[in-house]
Amino acid sequence: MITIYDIAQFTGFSPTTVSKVFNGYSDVSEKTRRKILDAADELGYVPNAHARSLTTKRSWMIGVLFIEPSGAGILHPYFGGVIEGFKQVATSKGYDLMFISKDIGGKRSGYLEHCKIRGIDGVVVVLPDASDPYFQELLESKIPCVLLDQKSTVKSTVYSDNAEGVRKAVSYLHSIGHRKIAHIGGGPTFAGEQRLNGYIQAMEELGLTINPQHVVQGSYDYTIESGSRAMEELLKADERPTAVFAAGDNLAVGAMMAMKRHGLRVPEDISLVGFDDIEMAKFLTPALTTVRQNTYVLGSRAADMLIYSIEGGEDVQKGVIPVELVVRESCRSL
Amino acid sequence: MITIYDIAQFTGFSPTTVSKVFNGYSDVSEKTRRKILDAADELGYVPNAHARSLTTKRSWMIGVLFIEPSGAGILHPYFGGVIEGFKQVATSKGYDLMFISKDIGGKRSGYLEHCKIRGIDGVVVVLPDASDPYFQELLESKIPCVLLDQKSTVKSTVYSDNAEGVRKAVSYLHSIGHRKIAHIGGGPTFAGEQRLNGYIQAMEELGLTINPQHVVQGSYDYTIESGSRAMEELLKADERPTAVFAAGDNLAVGAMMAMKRHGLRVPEDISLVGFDDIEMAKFLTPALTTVRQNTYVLGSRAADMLIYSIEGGEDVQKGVIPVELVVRESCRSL
DNA sequence: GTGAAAGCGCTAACAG
DNA sequence: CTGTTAGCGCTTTCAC
Repeated sequence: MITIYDIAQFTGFSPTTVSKVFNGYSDVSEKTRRKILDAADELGYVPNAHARSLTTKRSWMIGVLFIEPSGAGILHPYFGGVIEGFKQVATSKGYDLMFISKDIGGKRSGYLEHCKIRGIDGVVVVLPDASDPYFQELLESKIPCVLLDQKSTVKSTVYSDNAEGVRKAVSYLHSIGHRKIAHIGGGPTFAGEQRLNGYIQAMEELGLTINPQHVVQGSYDYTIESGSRAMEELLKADERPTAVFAAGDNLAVGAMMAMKRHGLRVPEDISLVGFDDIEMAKFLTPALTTVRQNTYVLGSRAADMLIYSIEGGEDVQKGVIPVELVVRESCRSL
Repeated sequence: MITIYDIAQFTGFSPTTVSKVFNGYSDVSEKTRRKILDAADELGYVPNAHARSLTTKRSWMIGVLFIEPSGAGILHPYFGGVIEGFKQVATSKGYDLMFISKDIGGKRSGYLEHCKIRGIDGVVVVLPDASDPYFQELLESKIPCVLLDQKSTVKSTVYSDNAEGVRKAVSYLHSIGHRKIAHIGGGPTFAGEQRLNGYIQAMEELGLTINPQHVVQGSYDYTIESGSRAMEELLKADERPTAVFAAGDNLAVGAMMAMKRHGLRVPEDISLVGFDDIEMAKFLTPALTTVRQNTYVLGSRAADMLIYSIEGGEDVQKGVIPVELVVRESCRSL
């Protein structure tokens, strides 16, 4: 392995000067710089990140913390989009991404410890289980973090404009004649609550009354199965809704299946709006009208905020990302 | 920050002994071990991976190299499943995962250099662009690698039993009466070629003749659009096939859309079989019959092989993962 | 069983 | 503009 000492010896300069060249210091003559760079090239020098981190206390690594209850892991389309956006900006600013788990070295130790051991500069947290004590521990630490879909007063957060998204969905349904609009919720998660509240508020604003039987909760994991169960529940209501707004596309897909089982057609019998705009949405039959979350922007914004924080920014930021209603075929005018 | 020196001082032992305790050496008395462990706990000691890696030349980090032509990034369901499986076993064996890009420190430098700088112990390569010179450079290096969906004589490889999968699909179609079976290929990728060859061979084995107009190539990126275009092509054939086997579910979805545009119904007019079993497959209308790749096993097997290689295994291994035909609703008996 | 000493590759004062 | 010196935290001979 070639080190800066080899280059120093080869060129006749000191290791310090060599180091300075690689760190872009300005107090090195152009001639020296060239010689050193050429030598580095010739010898095949590659810097050693571990050594550098050891002295600088900076790893240029960002931890990706991804906790998901459904077992879908990284498969979840929301996660994929967010990370892709995050990765692009992080990479362009010189950071690498590392997965952080509760385990390290093959044994349990918690996220915070994992981060400390690896010298992680900051962490992006996606889809957290807010009750996880290891997650809490991380929140209370002074390591820079940005949280997606969470509320926090101590760490920066990013999330979609859930309330506005729901308003758009409900207003749209209202505009095409629907009055009996049901809601399949995402359970007691941050996004779930925001969307439920948004629904209640939107209904109020439109002067619509909410039939309590028309509000059911899917489970916190936003699975298709859960949406299916919720829809079954909904169909037991004394009065059938003419439209349902589901807090997630998976829930909507599940609802669609349940309706099919009951011989109900979308949108002829019941209109349906989802939330997310997962890839599958536009290929369903009927194509799903839904509120699109911009996962890429969610991710890139999170990266901006985290890096700001890593590089000394003190203030706790909050990013609310706009959403848009994508009208397809799953709603009919009354 | 607490170091082993602090613990040494605190307990009265030497740093060496402290180090030995944390590395599980046996030549430390039980009493000493306890004292040191207790002190570590009390002082809140956390080991420093950078320092350790600097001396041991081992980072316990595995690089994840993911090159994808379609721009879907980590979103691709194949990638997600593979990585999830990989991560599980890697984590359990003490390794962490890091994304490897062509860029590091915000500038271009190639995968190999990135790995060297970070001191990566090994790399798992998913969906590579075989012609990428940076990828070639990595292949030629002596850093342990495992490749998914690639052929290689110098690195270990893992892939699905493509030929067998196609055979199952074609045999199935044959068994329910189809004779004019078309193929939408995945282009000049490793999997694409294996599946095309599998198709040709299966047709031969069944004594079926292949209509040259019934073999069209989707593009190498397996997108829905590409499948759509391929199907359009197919529909120009003098004789319409009764069934089509698509080399990927996305291609199948695209084909389905093209058929819809032409007023053709699946499976009434044309039967359709895909390959992958992406999440969406079972929610399409009609639900897609397809060859399921076990992405989780693909990933976990890859991890086993890579770690074997990292830990000294010399031989180049090859893993071929079984696939299974999932029969749903997109084929009809003739 | 335990410890002293050297070194992994790099950076950061501080001089000159 | 360039070099000396002293670590960063840990492991590894090699003695004792």
